Amino acid sequence: MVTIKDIAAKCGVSVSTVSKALNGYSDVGKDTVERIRSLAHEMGYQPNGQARALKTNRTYNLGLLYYIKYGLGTGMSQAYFSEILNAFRAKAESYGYDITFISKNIGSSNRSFLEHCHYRCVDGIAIICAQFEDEEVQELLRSDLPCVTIDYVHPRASAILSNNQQGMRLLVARAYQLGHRRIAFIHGTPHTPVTNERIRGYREGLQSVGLPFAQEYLIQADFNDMDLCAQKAQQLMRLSQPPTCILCPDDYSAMGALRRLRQLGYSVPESVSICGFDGITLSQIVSPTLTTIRQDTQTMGALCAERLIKRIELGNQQKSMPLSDRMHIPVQFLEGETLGKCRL
Amino acid sequence: MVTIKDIAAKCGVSVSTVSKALNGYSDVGKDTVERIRSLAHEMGYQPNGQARALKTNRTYNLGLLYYIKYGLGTGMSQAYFSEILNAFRAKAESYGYDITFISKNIGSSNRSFLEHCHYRCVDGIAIICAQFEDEEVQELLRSDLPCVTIDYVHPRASAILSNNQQGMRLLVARAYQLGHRRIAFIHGTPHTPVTNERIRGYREGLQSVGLPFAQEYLIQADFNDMDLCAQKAQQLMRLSQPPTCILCPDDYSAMGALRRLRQLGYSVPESVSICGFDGITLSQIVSPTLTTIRQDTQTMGALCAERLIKRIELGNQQKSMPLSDRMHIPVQFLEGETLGKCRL
DNA sequence: CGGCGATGTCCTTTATTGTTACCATAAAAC
DNA sequence: GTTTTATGGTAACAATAAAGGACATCGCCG
Repeated sequence: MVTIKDIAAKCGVSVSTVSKALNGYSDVGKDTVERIRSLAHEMGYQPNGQARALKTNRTYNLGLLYYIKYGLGTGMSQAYFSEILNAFRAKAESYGYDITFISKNIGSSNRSFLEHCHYRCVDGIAIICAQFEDEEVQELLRSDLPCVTIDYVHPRASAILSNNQQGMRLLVARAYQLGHRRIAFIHGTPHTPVTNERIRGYREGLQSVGLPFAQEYLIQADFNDMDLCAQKAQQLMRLSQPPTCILCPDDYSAMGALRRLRQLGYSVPESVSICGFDGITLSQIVSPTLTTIRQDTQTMGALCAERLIKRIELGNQQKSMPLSDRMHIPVQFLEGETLGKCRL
Repeated sequence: MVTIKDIAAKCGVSVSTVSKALNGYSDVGKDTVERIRSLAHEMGYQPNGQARALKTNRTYNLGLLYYIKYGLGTGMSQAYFSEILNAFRAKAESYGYDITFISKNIGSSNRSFLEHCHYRCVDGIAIICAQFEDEEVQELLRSDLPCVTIDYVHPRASAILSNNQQGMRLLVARAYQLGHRRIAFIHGTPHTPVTNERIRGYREGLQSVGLPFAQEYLIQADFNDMDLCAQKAQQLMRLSQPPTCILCPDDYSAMGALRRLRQLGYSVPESVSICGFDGITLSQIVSPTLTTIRQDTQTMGALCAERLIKRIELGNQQKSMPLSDRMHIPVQFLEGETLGKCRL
C-alpha cells in the first residue's frame, strides 16, 4: 500500500506537507498542493483509516445494534427493520460514515456490546433492533456514547418512532366509517413505548367517534408472533359479542389471524375485518391485500442516521444538543382488502 | 479510555510486558500475568482495535458487498439474501471477525469498492449481493484481496452456490410424477452461473423422464421481477399448446405469475401449476403455499464466512489454497399447494 | 569445591505502523 | 524589523515486534 511517506519521497517534500495538502490546510503553497494531489491520485493513494483514527480519535464508523430475537419470529420482523437499516445505511454513507454490526461474545471473547464498541472505537451507536430489556443494551444506553434508538425511548438517547397514535386513530376512524362498532385491538409487547402509544391512539380513536372502550376488546399479544395473534383473534371471536373488526400489532400477526380465522370458517372481510400495522411491501402483494398502516421506514432510517451524526459532530459541547429527544414520523393509511363494510 | 500504558503504570511493569501478558506470550512470569490480567479486567481495559490493526496489519474486519439493485425489485430479493447475510454474520462473529459494509461514493468522495476496502483495511471481502457486471466489482475480484462470492463464479475467488441443477431436476421430476407433460421454465437473468446451471438441470430433468425439450417452453425473464415473470407466464398461456406447469426463477416471480394467472381466470393449481425457487419463509406463509425449492441459506452464509476466513488465515502461502473453487450446497424440495395433479 | 561459560527466565528498551498536531524555521513580503 | 507564507521536524496516538539486558541456575572442568 502506498502511504503519505511514499508520496512525500516522490514529491520531494515532507510528510507533514503531504498530510496538510491532502487535508485541505491553507498553509501549503497552491502549486505544491496541486502537485501532491495529482501524484497521490496517480499513485492510487488511499489514506489508512486505522492510522488516521488512532491519531484523530474519530473512526467515522457507526455501531449498529441489529439482532433478531432468537427462536420466535426469526426472519419475520425482518422486512420492517431491514427497510430501516437500508435507509440508515444509505444516509450514513452519504455523510462518509461506515457501519459496523455490534454483537456480544464475538469470537468467544465474551465482550459486551459496550466493550465491542470500545474495541472498534465507533463514534456512536444506532439501536435499530434489539431487546431493550437486556442489561447490556441498557449499559450501552447509559454510556456516554452518542446513541439513537428506533421504537424505544431512553433519557440519554434520541428516539425515532412512528406516530403510532395517529396510526391507530386512522384505523379506528376508517373502521368506524365503514360501519364497525365493535373494534378490537390485539396489541404487541406490553410496556413498550410503541404499545403504549398505540393503546393511547386506539382509545383516542374510539373516543373521537363516540365509541365506548371495552376492556375485553383490548388483548395482549406480541410483535411478529403469528401464532399468538391467531390464537388471540380466535379467542376474541368466542366472545358473546365478538368484534367485527380486529386490529393487529403488525402485518405478520395480521396474516396469522387472517389465516386462522379463514380456517375456522370466517370469511374476511365479509364476516370479520382485520387490519395490520407496518405496511411492509409484502402486505400489498399477498392476497387479500392487507389494510394496514404504512410506517415511513425510509424517513425513520434516514433520520436515525442524521440524528446520530449530529450528536457525534456536535460532540461534547452539550449545549445545543438535548440529552434526549423524541421524533414522531407521520404514518400513512393503506387501504387493502381485509377491512370491509360491516355487514351487521 | 484505559490503555496498556495505564495498566503498565499501575502495575509497575513496562508496556510490552503488559502487551505480552495479555496476548498470552510465554516469556512473562506466571504471577505477573495474573496480576496484569486481573488489573486489566478491573480497570475495564479494552484493546484499541485501530492501534492493533496498524501494527499487525490485520483488522479482523470483513468487507461485505451487499447492495440491492436500484429501482427494480427493491426490497424483494431481501429475504433470500438477508438470510444469507445473517448466517454469514453469525459465523464470522464466532471467529472473531466483524463486518463492514462496502460501498462506493462514500461521503461523496468517489471511492471505488476496492479503495473503500483499502481505506478500511478489511482482511477480505464477501460478495453476497451485487451487480457482477459492474466494472468496480470486477476490479475487486481481480485484486489480491481474499474473496468469496455467492451465486457467482470467478477464477480468483471461492464460490458458494446452491445445487441449482439438482433443484431443477427435483421440480421437473415431481411435476412429471403428478402427470405434467408440458413443463415450462421461465428463467432468471441470463448468462449467469445460476441461470446456466438451472437451465442445465431443467434439461436434464426433462431428459431423465423422457420428455422432449421445447424451445418455446424456455423463456427468459429476470430474478425478483414479479411483473416481468407475470407477463411471461401470460405469454406462455397464449401458446397453442400452453404448459400445464410453469417453473419460475424465484418465489417472488412465482407469486407474480400466480397473481396474474388467477386474475386472468386460470385456477392454480387446477388449470395450471406454478413453482418457485428459493423457499423463503414467506413462501410457506402465503396462501396458497408455494411449491418451491428451499435453498439452504444458513449453510451458504456460514460456509461463505468459513471459506473467506480460511483464505485469509492461510494467507499468502498459496499452496494449500486453490486460487478458485466452487461449492454446491444441496437443496430441498418443498411441497406446496401451487403444484397439483395435472388435469389434462 | 570454586570459577567460568552456557542456558533460561523474566522483563525492558527501542523501533515501527501511518497519520496528524504542534512548533520551529526559513524565505519572502510588507 | 515584523509579519506573512510555505515548509520541515518531531512527537504523539495505542499497540506489537524484535532485540537485548539482568539475574538466577546449571553443568563442567581444573
